[in-house]
Amino acid sequence: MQIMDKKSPIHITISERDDSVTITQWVYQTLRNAVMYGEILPGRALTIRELAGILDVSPMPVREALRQLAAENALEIQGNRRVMVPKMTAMKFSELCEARIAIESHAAARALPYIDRDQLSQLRALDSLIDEAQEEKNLAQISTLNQNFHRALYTANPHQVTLPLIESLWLQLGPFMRLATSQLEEHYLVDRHNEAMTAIEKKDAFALQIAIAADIREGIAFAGTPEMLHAFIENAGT
Amino acid sequence: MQIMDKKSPIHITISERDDSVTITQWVYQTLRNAVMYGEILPGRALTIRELAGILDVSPMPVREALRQLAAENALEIQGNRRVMVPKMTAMKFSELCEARIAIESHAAARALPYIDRDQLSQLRALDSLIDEAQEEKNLAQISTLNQNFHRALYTANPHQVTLPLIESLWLQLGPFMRLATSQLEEHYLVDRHNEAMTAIEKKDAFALQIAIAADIREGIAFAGTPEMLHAFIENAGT
DNA sequence: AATAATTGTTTGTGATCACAAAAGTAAGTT
DNA sequence: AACTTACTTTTGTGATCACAAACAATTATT
Repeated sequence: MQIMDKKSPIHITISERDDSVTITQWVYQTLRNAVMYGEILPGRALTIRELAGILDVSPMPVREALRQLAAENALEIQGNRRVMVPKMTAMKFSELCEARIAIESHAAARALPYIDRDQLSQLRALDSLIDEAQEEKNLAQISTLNQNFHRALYTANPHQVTLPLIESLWLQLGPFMRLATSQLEEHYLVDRHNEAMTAIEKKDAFALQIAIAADIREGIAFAGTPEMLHAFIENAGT
Repeated sequence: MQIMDKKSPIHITISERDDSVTITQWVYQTLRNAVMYGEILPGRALTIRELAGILDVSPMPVREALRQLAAENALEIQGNRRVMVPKMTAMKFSELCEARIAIESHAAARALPYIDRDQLSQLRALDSLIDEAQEEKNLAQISTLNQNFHRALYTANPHQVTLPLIESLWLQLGPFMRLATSQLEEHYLVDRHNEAMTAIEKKDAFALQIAIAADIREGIAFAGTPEMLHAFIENAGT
């Protein structure tokens, strides 16, 4: 079997496969990361057999992973049964950001009563890690740690129901955030986590919501000016 | 092959299969409805082969449908790889309701600017249908129409991103709403849709959010007093 | 009789095959 | 040259099989 490259070649970062997880799970994580990091261009048709060839697995696990990612809105199944990373528009991007703000500020407020000393120190640790990464201007690291910070905050609520929804939004925004930030040379990022931390310590739900909303908004702004984002998003994947 | 009934027997309402949809899609819809209408008890282990036998299809489409439903949080895959309808707790139920209010009121406000004359009349039609169903005390009909009303409202926004998340929440609450309402004999339901309609006509986003939030809250209250819900939810599936 | 070891069964996972629909390609027509 | 038509290839879907892990039941052991 020869290498197929019907359209643009796909490069997917492949990590070590752990025998403790099923092949389907590994494929799922691999493809999820590929989507999240913008390694797959929006609109590029993904076929089961091609991915199976790239990942060196049988078509079956790929099939299952694709269906799962589609159910999480990370991929889109068209009427023709073609699977692809959904194309983005400026309006949709905006809606995703607003949805993030609405849901995450709600999740933060709902988690607040459950934050005890241990979780507070865990958040503090993540906060200082972010500060370090910021000095080193390590973009990928900042993004990852930022996500971890948010996740840690929301999961303090033991009766968690919003995190899967939030992760779905991250997954949909991910590729375009990464693509956009990779185009920039200078990054301005005000650290709103400190504000969030003090709000948490004071158990001030409203202040926490403000801080989270600001953090998300500036995380977007961090990806560029609205004009840049607009121009970039609409042209992604062409 | 004999009838299996390892535990409690499962009765799933089976609809006609349309040849224009794939078997997987049909199985997905059938199982989704079964979950939504509380036909599958929480905690009951679902096996691929058993469902395949019940639905008279091969295991493959069931496999895919189960994975998709699990990705939508309608089903839960345990560590043991066992699949089941997630068990509910009063706290989780409460979190789901609060999440509904937060997200749906946001979705409503975001949809408001896009509602034109056609959509308004469509909403009005649904509203009067609900009024009719309410006089006939047709519970199932009311629930379905109520969902259609909310869906119609949110989908007015052409850059829709929240509906899949909202549907996921409906799916998680569905079984317990149905189970709870089926226990009641008397139902009190104030129609908040009229309030929503006037808010829409006035393009008053804040009033609309209030109306939607109230509608959701009373839809829950409609399912019984908090004590009843609590007692019922915790015992469901035993 | 209670617990541990063993055997038999069921189950999810993954691989492979068959097939119809879709997409791509080449030849033929206007 | 633009479009249609016929043919070839590719692709998703679904069925079936093999296998190891999980589960259930039975037997053996203390």
